Amino acid sequence: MDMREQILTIAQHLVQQRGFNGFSYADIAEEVGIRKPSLHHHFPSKVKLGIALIENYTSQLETELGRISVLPITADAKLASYIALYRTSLDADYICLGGMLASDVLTLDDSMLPGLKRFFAMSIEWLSKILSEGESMQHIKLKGPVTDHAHMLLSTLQGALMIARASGDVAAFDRTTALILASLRRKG
Amino acid sequence: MDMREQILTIAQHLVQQRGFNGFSYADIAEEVGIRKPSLHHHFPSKVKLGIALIENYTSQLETELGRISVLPITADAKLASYIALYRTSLDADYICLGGMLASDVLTLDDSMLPGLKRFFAMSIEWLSKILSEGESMQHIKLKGPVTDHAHMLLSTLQGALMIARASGDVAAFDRTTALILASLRRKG
DNA sequence: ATTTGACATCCTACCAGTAGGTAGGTTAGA
DNA sequence: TCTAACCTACCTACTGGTAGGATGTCAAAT
Repeated sequence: MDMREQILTIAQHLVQQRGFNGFSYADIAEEVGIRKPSLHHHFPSKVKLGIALIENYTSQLETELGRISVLPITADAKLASYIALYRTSLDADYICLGGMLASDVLTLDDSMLPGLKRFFAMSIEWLSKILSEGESMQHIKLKGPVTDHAHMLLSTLQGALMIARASGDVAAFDRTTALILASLRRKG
Repeated sequence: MDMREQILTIAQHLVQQRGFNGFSYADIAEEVGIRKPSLHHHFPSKVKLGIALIENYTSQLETELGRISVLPITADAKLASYIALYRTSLDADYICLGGMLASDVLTLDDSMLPGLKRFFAMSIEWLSKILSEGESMQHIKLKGPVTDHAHMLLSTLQGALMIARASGDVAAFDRTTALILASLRRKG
């Protein structure tokens, strides 16, 4: 892993734990083992780093979602796999980078917003695709537009991550996500 | 409104918009019209201000929820009123103070955590009460424990606030909350 | 084969601006 | 005369960022 990737990984974790205003270049430098000004060689400004972070996170997730998409399992099992992705990172107190940046949105530079919107659009799109698939295979039953359900699913997931971490109650995340999956299997 | 209250109001709005690490005493001072060091007369430290903020917000909400509780309307209409509270503040780009602090939780002083947990516990308790009421009056039908549904409702609400603001799409908030209310009225 | 130059990657030293906070004094009202 | 509520002046630590130099690598010119 080259330095640029190392920086991105460390910075991503810092954002996921502390938010975009909750860490500094000094924090990254210490963890990655180079001096603070050297970071500017790889990312000339914190804003540019932020943009790269979103891009990187989005494409990482996109890859994993692609993998899940083609698995020979039912749509609701695919949704469970999607949830499991976030569940794993929750063990290390990481919540979704997109959700974290969404909280900080009013303090972010405008140049970061398009990437952030694309992240959410991508998530909604994937969820909608899986929900449609589940509907046509009769594994999922929904009332109303699929995209509305995708929005609800994403909202619940993001909120559950936040609340579970703040309450120190990861079991609550499991119960909430189990409940929403169960509701999709029946009548939605 | 005395100065202490004014400070609390301004600071609350700053937290709701920008997070606890997204504003400074200087920001408050400018908006409230006194000098920065004078703030320390009212709140000796930012942490103490934070604690007061949570306490204040919790009791404000508690009052409004108490008002809703006694209205002569069905349980699902009470939930709609609860959601409307947050919907109103979303118009000014304010999201829930509890949700905002939950995002920042790993950067907060330990002394702020009990208050934050109490906020969520109070919300869950109220939602559970209303859901039970709706169940016994047959306006709401749930599968599984009421508190699980309360958690899910709160998660969805918090997530929907975040995402709606970040995407600049308040209509999405309306659709998501309408969907969750509709699902409670039928089979949950 | 060797020198040269260009570029990448890192460094030390430094900067202005801002963070939260303190010291100590003034003013006004009970 | 005490106290609440404010002020100016100031402090240290940290913020993101810059300037300019050292080192290494690698390819083209000699």
